[in-house]
Amino acid sequence: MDDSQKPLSETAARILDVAERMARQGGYNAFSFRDIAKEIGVKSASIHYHFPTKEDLGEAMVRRYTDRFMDALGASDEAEPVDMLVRYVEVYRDALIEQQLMCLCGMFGAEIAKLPDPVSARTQEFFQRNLDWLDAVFQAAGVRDSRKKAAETIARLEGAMILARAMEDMELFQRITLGLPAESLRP
Amino acid sequence: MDDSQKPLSETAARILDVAERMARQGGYNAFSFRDIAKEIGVKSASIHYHFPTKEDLGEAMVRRYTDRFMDALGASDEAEPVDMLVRYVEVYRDALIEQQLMCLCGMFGAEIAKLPDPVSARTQEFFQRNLDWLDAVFQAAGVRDSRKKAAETIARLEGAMILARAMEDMELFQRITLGLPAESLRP
DNA sequence: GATTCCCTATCTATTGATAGGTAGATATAT
DNA sequence: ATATATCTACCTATCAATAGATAGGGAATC
Repeated sequence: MDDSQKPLSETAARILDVAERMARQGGYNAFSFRDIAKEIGVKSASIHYHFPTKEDLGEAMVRRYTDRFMDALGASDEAEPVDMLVRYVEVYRDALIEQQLMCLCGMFGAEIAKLPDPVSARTQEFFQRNLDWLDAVFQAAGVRDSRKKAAETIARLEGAMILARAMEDMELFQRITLGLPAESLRP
Repeated sequence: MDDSQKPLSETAARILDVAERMARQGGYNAFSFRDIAKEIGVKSASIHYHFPTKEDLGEAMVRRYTDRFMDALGASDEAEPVDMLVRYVEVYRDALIEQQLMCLCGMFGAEIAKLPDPVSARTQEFFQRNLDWLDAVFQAAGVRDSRKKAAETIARLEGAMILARAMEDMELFQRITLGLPAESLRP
């Protein structure tokens, strides 16, 4: 059966917390059973109890990340389009500036050619749900190329995260994304 | 002394070719001395002869990638700004569509927190040179926020590569970037 | 008594790296 | 011109560290 929806035990949640932070710093190869175990104070075999294989762990990680991300966005029609776009940028900014981490799926998106199938499929799902959400927002704003605008928006934000981190200049992210809501809505 | 400029032996060049392709598929951990050696038909110890450590190999890789990239761009004042921007997009498109690979420095940019210092420094250098090049183009076009536009352009292109690869839809890259030269030059 | 959650112990494969040797080319000294 | 030395570019063999994974056991909970 698919027990991927069942509520996580506390340990499983802590495993995902640590693994996600590691993955968001260095990618899929940057988290290991041993390092996670060491940090949360158990043995690596115990990680396998909660997540039998690394694939399973990676998949659960992307799944949880995506769900939380969409939760933070809320419904695409909760407010005026421009305010929804502001919120969209804020969710990215929070990930980069507050958490000081890369977007998990931006990271995995870059590595997608070498990820196990279940993980790459979930990564693709993240972007699909983001595209759908943004598409709805742009449609509500009466934008013609809503699908194209949605893709442009994601690209700009993921790219801005990479560039800001690479240049060690988080202010750069702000400069790239500050005008985004207004710009992408103008005719 | 710094012998990083001396012309590469044929084997060293083949090592970099293979390592670069692997890195552009899966990141810094996706190329190993053994895998490279196997593919070019030597032993892994011979790779160490040409590049003593993985750091050295990674640094040489980014260095060569950056030089070739800037060569492909040419001088920033070779043609009209709009044509230079068209060329800029084409260099990225070629990397993604023709070579079917991620941008090496987009990949390393995402992983930058976990890269050896010399490699992350060279990655930063790539983006710095790109920013300078684009800044000059936008300045020549009389754009006010030339620095901001330069960063936006890079972000959009790197992000477009990731998104297109993640969605397995290379046409998506075209849709995101096609109007870029014109859009970024309009007041 | 079954389930949950963690343990010890161990396995194989892979990683980057090093020591030491060799064949052939090139350079230098006599 | 010949002998000697050096350099280049590989090799074999091996190392310790780390990777993901598994078998089997023990204590607590339901």
